[in-house]
Amino acid sequence: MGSLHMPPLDHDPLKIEPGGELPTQCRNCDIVREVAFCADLSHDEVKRLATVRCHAAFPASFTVFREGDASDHLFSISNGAVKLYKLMPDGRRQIIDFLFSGDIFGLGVDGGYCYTAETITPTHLCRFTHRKLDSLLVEIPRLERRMYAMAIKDLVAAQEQMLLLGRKTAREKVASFLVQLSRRAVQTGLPASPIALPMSRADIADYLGLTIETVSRTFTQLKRDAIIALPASGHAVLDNWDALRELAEGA
Amino acid sequence: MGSLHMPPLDHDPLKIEPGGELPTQCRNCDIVREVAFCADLSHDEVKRLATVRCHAAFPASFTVFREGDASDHLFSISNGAVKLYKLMPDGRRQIIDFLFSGDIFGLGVDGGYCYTAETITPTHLCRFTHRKLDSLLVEIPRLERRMYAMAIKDLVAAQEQMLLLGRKTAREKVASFLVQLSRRAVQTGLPASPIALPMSRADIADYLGLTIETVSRTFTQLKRDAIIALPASGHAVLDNWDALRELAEGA
DNA sequence: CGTATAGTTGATTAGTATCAACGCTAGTGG
DNA sequence: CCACTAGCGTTGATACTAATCAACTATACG
Repeated sequence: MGSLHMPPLDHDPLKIEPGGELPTQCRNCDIVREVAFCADLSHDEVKRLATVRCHAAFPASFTVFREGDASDHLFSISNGAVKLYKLMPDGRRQIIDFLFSGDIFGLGVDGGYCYTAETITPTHLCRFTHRKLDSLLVEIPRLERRMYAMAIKDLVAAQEQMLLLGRKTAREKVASFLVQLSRRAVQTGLPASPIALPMSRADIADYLGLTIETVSRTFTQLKRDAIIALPASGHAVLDNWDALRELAEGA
Repeated sequence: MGSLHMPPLDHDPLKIEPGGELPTQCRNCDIVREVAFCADLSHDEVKRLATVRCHAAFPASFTVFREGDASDHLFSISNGAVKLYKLMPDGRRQIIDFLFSGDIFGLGVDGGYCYTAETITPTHLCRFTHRKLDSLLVEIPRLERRMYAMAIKDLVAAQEQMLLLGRKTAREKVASFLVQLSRRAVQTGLPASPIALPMSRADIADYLGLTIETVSRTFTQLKRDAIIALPASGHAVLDNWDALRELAEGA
């Protein structure tokens, strides 16, 4: 798992497509601007931002950075999926968040990233150095406002996840997870119901504070109760939205 | 618990001491400036900030605001202790954070606070309206930077708490909690070892995702192992710091 | 001094983890 | 094209941690 066991790439993925003009280099930015941190910026500002940007493609299961690495860069997902996680010395793992198109990560404290970032699927990222970004903040005050808003959004989500981890049952956790993915899909213009589950059972387990066996059993249970269906690996159909939502909220 | 069952106060606590000159009105601000969000500001800037401030005293177990209330204000603790929590419909509770002198809360999303804030001890708070604060952000860019930094700090803490809630054992959770309180005490100039535990066992349990019985048993266990001592109610002595830290980290 | 509340301890249960086996799918090489 | 293999997911049996239920003790309060 991760870059340790990966064959060396024939190129450094971070070096692909150095920053340049926006329209040709970062086509996806237009698509994801609503959710990305470049939302609310004028065309000129986005162009200015593009000058400090670097676009790169990563394969699946690629470690972008590790917890403790110097936090030089801020990343924005053009498309693909990324997981952020923390590890304990004995290997226990907690996934902090699953990220998709338009999400940013690497928001930082000085002194190193506080989680590891690994791609789930093949992923395209925009990379910004914190140093250059900081100097841009003076030019574009709205960018600072935007980064603050993204940090608050992450904070609110983290607090909701604390409630899930500390107080919800396995069934409620899995239901919450599916509701969350569905809402996220709707926000990005995708349908609410057949949702993509690009992550493994192990990832879901480490996100919900469960084991893979419990996650698997809970999915089976929800299928038996006709609340969901899992027609193909990597996809879920939410057949009974109301039941799922009520379960998630613990009503 | 909370304002619902409290006799009505003989005055509105929020109306005490309306904003005015700093030195007389907010003596504690000088003490807590290192950690508070007014750190890094010039004397003039702090004075400017003081004009939009309102100081107020609250009794113990007082609900400052509830989850879902309109998020009009940002609060800063002059002295005292506050807990933030989320509730599920059936009463299950997750405490998001314990806050002390210099901490701020009410960082907000539009559309309401996403947790309830309740005092633990009698507490003095500074209150700022988000509206007035927003207009100040234009005047004092450093203030925005400061609020961003506080949000990031909270985010990092929340992520660490997710690891605790999702993957640590009861013993590790309690050890982590004590280590956390001790480090926080040191940051505010207090000794690392006899630490104050102003919150109830129920609060600790709801913070760590445990029951009061398990918290109590775990304390007893740590006492038997000579790692801590609980001489008086509300105080803990950390007799074996290394053992406690190793437990907390799961090594 | 009596009552109410918080905290501790014990007995039992329940929910999830652990251990183990098996099936499915996808990729590999003959 | 098909058997072989590896990894992922599912299911079953059992163990264990923490929750629940219950009783008791200590502390604070009127």
